Amino acid sequence: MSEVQLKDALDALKTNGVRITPQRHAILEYLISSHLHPTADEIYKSLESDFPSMSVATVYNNLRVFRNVGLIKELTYGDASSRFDFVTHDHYHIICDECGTIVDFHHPGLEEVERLASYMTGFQVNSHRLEVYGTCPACSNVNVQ
Amino acid sequence: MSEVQLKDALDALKTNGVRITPQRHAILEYLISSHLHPTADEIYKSLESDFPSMSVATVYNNLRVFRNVGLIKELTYGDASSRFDFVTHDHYHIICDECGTIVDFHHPGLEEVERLASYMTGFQVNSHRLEVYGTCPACSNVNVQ
DNA sequence: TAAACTAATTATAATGATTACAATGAAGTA
DNA sequence: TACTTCATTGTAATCATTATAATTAGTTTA
Repeated sequence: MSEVQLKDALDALKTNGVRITPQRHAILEYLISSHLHPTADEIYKSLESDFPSMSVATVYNNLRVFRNVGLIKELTYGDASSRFDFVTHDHYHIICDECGTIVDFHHPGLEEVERLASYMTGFQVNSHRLEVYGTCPACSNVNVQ
Repeated sequence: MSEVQLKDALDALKTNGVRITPQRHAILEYLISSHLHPTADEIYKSLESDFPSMSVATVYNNLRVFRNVGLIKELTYGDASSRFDFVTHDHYHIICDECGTIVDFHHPGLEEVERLASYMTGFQVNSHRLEVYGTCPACSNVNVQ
C-alpha cells in the first residue's frame, strides 16, 4: 500500500474539515490497498473483523464523503451495486462481460471528443466516462475448452 | 415517426421468434417516436391511457426482450432508473449534470481506444460506452441570471 | 482538564427500481 | 377445435441505498 497516497488522502480530508475516525481511516486504507474496485458491501464485510460494530450505513456515508472530496470515483452499473475506485492518475476501465472483472488501462484523456461534443450540442463540458467491455483472458480460456 | 424503423424492428422480432403483441407494438412505437430516452416507468405511464390493464412488469419484460434482440440499449446510472434508447446509427450521449437531459451527438467510433485497451489488457473487446457530462444551454442560462 | 458543541456512528426502518412467481389469457399449430 | 406455447397481469419479494433518531466520539473553548 502506498503510504504517500494514504497521507495525501488524510490531508485532503483535514483540509475539507472532515474528521478522521478509525472507520474512515480503515475504509480509506482498504480502498488504497485493494485495487479490486470493491462494492460498499465488500468493504463492509472486509472490515467486519476489525470493526465488529460498524454499520453498513457508515460505509455508505463515508464513501459519499470521500466522493464529494474527490478522493474516490463511483462506478455505477444499473441495478447492480456501485463500485468504488480510489482516484490516482487518469485511467479508464475495461470490464469482462462474463465475470465482471474490472481492469485499469491507461489512455490519454479524450479531450478532442469533449470539444466536439460541446461544439455540437452547446453544452459546457465537465467530464466524461468511458468504459470498454469484452472478455478477459481467463474467461476466454474457459470458453475455448 | 419512422415507419421504416418500426417495420425493421418488427421484422427483427419475427426473425427471432418473438410474438408481436399489441403491447410490444405500442412500446416499440413509443421508443422510436420519442427521442427522450424514457425510463420504464415513463413508458408505462405514457401508454396507460391506451392500455389501462397493462402491467409495469410487461414493460420491463419487453424492454428486456428488445434489448436481447438488440433493438434497444439500456443506459444505466447507479440507483436511478435505467433509460432506454432505440438503436439507430452510432451516436454517443452528453448528459446535463443539472437537469439530467440526455442529448445525442455523433462521433466516429473509438476503435483506436478499443484496440489499445485490448493490447494492454489481453481482453477480447466487444464494445464500449462513452458519455460526456456537462451543463446544457438551458441550465447555463439559468445559472447566469 | 472539563464542559459544551458539533459531527459521526449505529441500528433500523423506509424507499424505490426491478424481478420472481403463479394464475390467466391469447397466439400459433396440428 | 383442442393443444401447446408464450405473453400478460397482479402482486409479492428482493436488494441496494438512504433517511431517521438515538447514542457516541471528536473538537473546541473556558
